[in-house]
Amino acid sequence: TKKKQAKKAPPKKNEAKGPKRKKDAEEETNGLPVPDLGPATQEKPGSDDESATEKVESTGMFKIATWNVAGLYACIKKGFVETAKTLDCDVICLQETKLSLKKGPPPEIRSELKDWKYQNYANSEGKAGYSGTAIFSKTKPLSIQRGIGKSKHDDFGRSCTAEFEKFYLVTSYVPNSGRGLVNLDYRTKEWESDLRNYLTKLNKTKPVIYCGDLNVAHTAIDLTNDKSNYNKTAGYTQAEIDELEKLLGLGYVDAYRKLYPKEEDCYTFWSYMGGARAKNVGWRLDYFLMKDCEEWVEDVVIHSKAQGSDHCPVEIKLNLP
Amino acid sequence: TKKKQAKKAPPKKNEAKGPKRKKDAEEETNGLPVPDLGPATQEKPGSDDESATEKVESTGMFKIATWNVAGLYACIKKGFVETAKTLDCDVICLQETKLSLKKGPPPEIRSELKDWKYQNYANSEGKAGYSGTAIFSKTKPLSIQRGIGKSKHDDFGRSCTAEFEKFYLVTSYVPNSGRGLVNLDYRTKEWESDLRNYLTKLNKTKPVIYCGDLNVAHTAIDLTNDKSNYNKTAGYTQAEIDELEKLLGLGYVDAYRKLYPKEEDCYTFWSYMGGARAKNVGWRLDYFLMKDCEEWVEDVVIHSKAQGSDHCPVEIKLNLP
DNA sequence: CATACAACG
DNA sequence: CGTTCTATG
Repeated sequence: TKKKQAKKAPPKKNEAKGPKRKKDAEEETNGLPVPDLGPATQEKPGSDDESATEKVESTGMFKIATWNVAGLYACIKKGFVETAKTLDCDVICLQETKLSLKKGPPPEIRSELKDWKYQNYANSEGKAGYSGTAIFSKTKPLSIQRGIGKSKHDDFGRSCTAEFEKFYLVTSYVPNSGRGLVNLDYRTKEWESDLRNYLTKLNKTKPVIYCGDLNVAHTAIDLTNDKSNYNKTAGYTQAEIDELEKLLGLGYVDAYRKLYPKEEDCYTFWSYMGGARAKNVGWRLDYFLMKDCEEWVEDVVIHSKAQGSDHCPVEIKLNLP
Repeated sequence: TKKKQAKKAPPKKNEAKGPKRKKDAEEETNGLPVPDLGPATQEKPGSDDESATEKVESTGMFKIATWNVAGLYACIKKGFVETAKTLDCDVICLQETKLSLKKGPPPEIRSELKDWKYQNYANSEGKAGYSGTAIFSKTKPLSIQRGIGKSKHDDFGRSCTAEFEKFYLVTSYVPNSGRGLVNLDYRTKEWESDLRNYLTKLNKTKPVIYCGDLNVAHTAIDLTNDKSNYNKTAGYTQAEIDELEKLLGLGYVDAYRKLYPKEEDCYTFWSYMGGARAKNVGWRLDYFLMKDCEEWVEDVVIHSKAQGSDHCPVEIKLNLP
């Protein structure tokens, strides 16, 4: 369905290495070339000369992974590359990359994950080594986006987006409400509504897949200690649950829970503290929410054995129409 | 020469564990009992019930080590305990312990270095995990002292003192003049004169041994790259050298250099950067300076193979009269 | 329990 | 190059 299009100019490789200024479009690639992709603006490049050998989004199987890596540098040391290759998804969405603009992405990402040549990073400019999201794709997105259009969130790289032919893919690292719920108001009263508005805007033109660390357990079966945490611990307060339900009320479908409505012990996060993971004392915080494309879902797999982070990867298998 | 003296009260063990307030005398022991030793004030306790089995300072061989450990917790992991036991000195002086009041000393110090039962810690209250000195002694000091009497220095635990029968032992972590020599003025114009005045005060009653990381290479043979560092790098500026020479002018004798006046490549510090230690690109920064007791020195040994820090231990062998 | 940065050397 | 702290989770 894509047409070949002659290139007007050779692709510019961004080879600068030093720290760069804010608000410079090129800077946001963190020294990584994003082949033929514009920066944060919406751009719809045609396919380039390499398109003959490129995997393009088409009909049939399409797999997406989401993984809060809790620091991409650390996760790399613990086998990120191998896990990513084993999952072999078309697209990998990451949260809490904790990449700083200064250091940029780990070199292994470029040297060993060449198949995922389209890489969209949203890093935290507001606080180095904090938060941060990324999308790696084998398929060339029609456009990419960093942020959701409000600097209060975007300055920390909480979201990024890739537009594909049939859907938008948005990944977020939802603000943690914090110890003592100090950020609960920011998260529920500012972030959540801004995020919903952003998704709604995208959804005007096509289906939306929203994934990532949503930092909330939906119901009692989504965490081990529901009673002791309810309204006490970040991630399981009614205010946070309410915001997730607003999203569900808009028609977003929790893909995993739809397929496995009663499944227990299906966690995606285990605290590092107290040997929680060995005891499977966990939380389901990482989701795929489907809007207008629920019927594409073939399966959702929680890769609970995959190491490298306090979260595990979650994979969705789609059958694109 | 010591007289037994009946104890008036059982020794109070300081067993508190939590963080404590400033200016509380007990606090400065960091939770460690300093058996029968008063806090920072001069106190001359007699021997106690354990004195029969105690090693006491007497005539003959007495060995002292000085070692900038560059973080006692880290050094412990790299073999501090074994090295300390192997050196088997009567007294061990440490610099850059980097102990915080909150964490206190590593438990291994108490559990595995029981022979050195008298432990005097001067920790940094001004900046957690910074600077800090300590003296561990098998022999019971007549008194101990933290600091040199000026809070601008003492708040960082730069010095501590143990008084023995025949001499005072003072150890310091001399302020590093810093990159770009930003602290050169503080170090040369404030610290050095205050320190000299302190030593002079002590020396009114007995000989003084001043040791530690003096953060200066005296002459060209005391560092590998003398020309490129002279007046550029902290530790080899004329201003710093001048201050050391003022001390020598007062009669303090550089024990190592006195014995080995022409010895080259006798370094006690090698930067972690650039593999300096493997190439023996180093500095002699750690000294024993003897005032009125130069004749006690039998030998000074630079234990350049001892690992665990970017400095190595230096040992002095005394023959006490 | 673990990651990242900053400060300091 | 390496240690420590702090913020954050």
